[in-house]
Amino acid sequence: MAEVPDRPLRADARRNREKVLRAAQEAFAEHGMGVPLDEIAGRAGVGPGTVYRHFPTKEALFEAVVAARMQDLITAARAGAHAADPGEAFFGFLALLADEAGVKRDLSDALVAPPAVATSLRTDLRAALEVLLTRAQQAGAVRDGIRVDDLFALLKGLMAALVETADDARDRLIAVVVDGLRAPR
Amino acid sequence: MAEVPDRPLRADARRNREKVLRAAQEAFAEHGMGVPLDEIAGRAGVGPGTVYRHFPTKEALFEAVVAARMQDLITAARAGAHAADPGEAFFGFLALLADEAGVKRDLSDALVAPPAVATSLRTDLRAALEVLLTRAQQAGAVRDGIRVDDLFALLKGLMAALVETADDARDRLIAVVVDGLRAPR
DNA sequence: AACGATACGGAACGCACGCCCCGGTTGGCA
DNA sequence: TGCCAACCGGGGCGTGCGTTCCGTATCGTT
Repeated sequence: MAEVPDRPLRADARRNREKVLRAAQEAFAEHGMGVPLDEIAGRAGVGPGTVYRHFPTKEALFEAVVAARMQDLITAARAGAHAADPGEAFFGFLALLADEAGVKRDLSDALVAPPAVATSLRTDLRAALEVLLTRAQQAGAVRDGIRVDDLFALLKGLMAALVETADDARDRLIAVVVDGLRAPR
Repeated sequence: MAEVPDRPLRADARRNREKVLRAAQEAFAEHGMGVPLDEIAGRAGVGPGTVYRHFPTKEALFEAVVAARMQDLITAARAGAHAADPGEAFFGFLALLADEAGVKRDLSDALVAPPAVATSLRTDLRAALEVLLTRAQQAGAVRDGIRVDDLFALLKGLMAALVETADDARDRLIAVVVDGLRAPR
């Protein structure tokens, strides 16, 4: 996915690319995908033109920033695919996701964004989540009837709820959703 | 809130005002507050200038559209304030809200919008919700520890989750949140 | 040291949108 | 019917933002 250039980048180009990525990471995390690109360029101490030399579009930059974190989530989800306690694995993943989302707006934007953004990443995450969910359901830890798409919608909502919410309230909100997902007694 | 003009409106003005309101209602319900004002004007068969003759700002138009529905919610919430079964009243209100929100984007936008929008309506809704929530908690139908602000955040999230979600999935999502709100055990 | 390729910066463009203005039109009253 | 105020329409302004262009600076090689 990440193309390796035919010839190595010039030293300053490589440096600037890094600066842009770092600045974008901060800016996206704080304000979501809505940040003006000029602000990102400004934080990086670079002109807008330079940003576009490295990333063809704002969306591409966003994906580049989110990709790593998204990949981490996917890895975490896959890691739980064979856990001894499927319920724990499932809810542990939820907690992880919620933790990230509470502070980083970019991640929640990545899930809420139009389907064209980060498509392959979302597909992978979906697949990994499906395993987690199915196993948790078979183990009786999560109620039946819930589908992966339901889960995505739920996560989308949870993200929206967590954005700009006080830390102490976050745990309560997460608890509500988690307990709602548990199999009825 | 809605000023009654010193002198009655001219016939065509009155007619156009109605047309604008109807068009705005449709447009806001479909696409949320993000619709271009020109589109609303277009649907109403009217120029943008005419819209601004009747509503000083786009926000004002939005509030005018949402006010009625919001008022209904507030009324419904207040109606449940003395219900025999506080739990039923609380969850019934939630169902009502979710029903509206699933189809009408405007309502959810009204809750998610910056606090400056529809402030007094939100304050009233908040107050009415507080009664519902507290009584439901005292009756043991809703878990303790949940605050009104938590509820608002939760509703905000639920709205986000319900937007652009298939009808059959909606019930499942609502069920998750509702069961999560129920008192444990 | 010098030259060509590479990359930089920021001014400028196009577009979308909220909002305003003004020449023309229409409704209601005498 | 004729007049005046009220009202309409849409062109236009200002702004913010994504994206592009190009003259200039910098790198890396000979």
